[in-house]
Amino acid sequence: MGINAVFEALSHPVRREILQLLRGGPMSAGALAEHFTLSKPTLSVHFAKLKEAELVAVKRQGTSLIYHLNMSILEEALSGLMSLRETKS
Amino acid sequence: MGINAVFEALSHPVRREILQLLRGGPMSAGALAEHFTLSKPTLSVHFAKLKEAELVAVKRQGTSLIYHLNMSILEEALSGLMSLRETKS
DNA sequence: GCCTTATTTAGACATCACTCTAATTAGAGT
DNA sequence: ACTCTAATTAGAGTGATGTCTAAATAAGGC
Repeated sequence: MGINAVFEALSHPVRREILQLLRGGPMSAGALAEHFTLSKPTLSVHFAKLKEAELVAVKRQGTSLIYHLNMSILEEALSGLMSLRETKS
Repeated sequence: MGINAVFEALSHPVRREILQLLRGGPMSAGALAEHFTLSKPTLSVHFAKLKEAELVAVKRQGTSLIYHLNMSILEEALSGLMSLRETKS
């Protein structure tokens, strides 16, 4: 949990692309899956990791699950990275 | 190579802590290793991944290898993350 | 050249990550 | 209740990652 899961989630290119796609707005699991050649179960695992890291949140709409970005965690990762920058001496 | 290796390298807590330690300035492999309970060979593998991602660079000084941060790649990762932020609509 | 110090490379092993197909759950409509 | 669509969970295979101990490489000093 925490920042660890966030960096872990960001380490896979497919998951970063999922986030990229969600930048434009919320999307269903199926709509997201269409952008990849991977099987839906495989994508589902990637969704789960992004969700575990709280980089995305999900809401059910009828039979569809709609994923959307969780900005605050992205900002957190961002500031985590920024804190790695050298201390200007 | 590229941004992929960078996020991959950042995904392990030990490697992020190595970067954290290097914020204060260059350090030898041995000096870095003292901050961890892991064996030196294990740390050496972590150094190699950071080096492969070009997050750090290394310079020999006598028998010691001195590691230091490579700012430009960190900035690159930072901007990569920033690009994942939602498009302000 | 040999010894010491510093660090990496090699080899082995265990665990974890990614992917697939098949089966299951969940909701909506008839 | 049955069926259709949407998505996840289960199980299995393969390959990558992280860790160790032991051996090898590199530089410096005697």
